[in-house]
Amino acid sequence: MSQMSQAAVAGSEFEARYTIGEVVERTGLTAHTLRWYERIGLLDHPARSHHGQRRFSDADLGWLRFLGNLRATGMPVAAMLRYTELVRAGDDTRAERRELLIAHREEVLARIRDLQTNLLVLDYKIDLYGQDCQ
Amino acid sequence: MSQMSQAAVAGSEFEARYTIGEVVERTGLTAHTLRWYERIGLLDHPARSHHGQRRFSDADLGWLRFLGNLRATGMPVAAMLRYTELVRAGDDTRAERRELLIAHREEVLARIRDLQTNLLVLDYKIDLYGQDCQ
DNA sequence: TACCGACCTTGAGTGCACTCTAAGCAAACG
DNA sequence: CGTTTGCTTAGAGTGCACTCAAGGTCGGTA
Repeated sequence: MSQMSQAAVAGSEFEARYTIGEVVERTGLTAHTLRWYERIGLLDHPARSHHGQRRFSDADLGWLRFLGNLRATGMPVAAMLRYTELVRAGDDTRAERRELLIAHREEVLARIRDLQTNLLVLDYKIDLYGQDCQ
Repeated sequence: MSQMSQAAVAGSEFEARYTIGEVVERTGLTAHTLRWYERIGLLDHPARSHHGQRRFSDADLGWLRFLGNLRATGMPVAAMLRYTELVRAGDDTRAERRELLIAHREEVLARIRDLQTNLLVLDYKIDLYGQDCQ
């Protein structure tokens, strides 16, 4: 993502406005995780205040929310990193990004089917126990 | 489960017949995992050959397959252990077992909904990328 | 002025679920 | 008889995704 090459103009989505504590509140990610995500390259380095404190932008928040979606679908951090690197590399990588997301989408659908299949065994067992309780 | 208190009568489901390698093939679990499951108490100690090698029964296999179902639905090993202890404690715990499985079932359903919700964001992104490719 | 809270960093620690190592035994095989 | 294969154990190691400790700065507050 190229938001950090944009000047942090007041009122724009790139304006540095949020402290790390505020981002914790808005994303549910911990400060530890935010710093870790930055260190490993999942997140561009956010702006800093004059004494070195991070200031995140609306664009950063949006990106973190999207990362949260990916995490919630079980995407490993390594795959999230690959996706991030594609975004960073620019618009030429849209097709590759799409492919990566499609592949992951298939995995999520397979995961859902797997959960549903195994849930049937659970349902059977619950039913078995329920019969004797009646 | 009380299968180990049954005599290993030939032809019964408790007959010790399978080596650990055969169980690996039939369950997909590794020999390491099988020994670990035994050590932590998820699996009763299987019978042993005269030189100390494990011999598993059809009942053991069935139990391991059920554990595999639970794992596949994301049940933590600790919860599997609680369920195992209830089974070991006897028929009086059927209601508790049922409750544990029902609670887990709710978690699995919530997980599926969560995956589906987050998948919508992925779908939206894939669609966005797809529009530009046309 | 002293204290508190929110932040900073690097490197180490944690929880979870396995997974492997090293040294050994026994049966089968050539 | 030597080698190979499948197995044994206790304890350590691994991968993953965080999470924390320790020592620090700075602004706000009493």
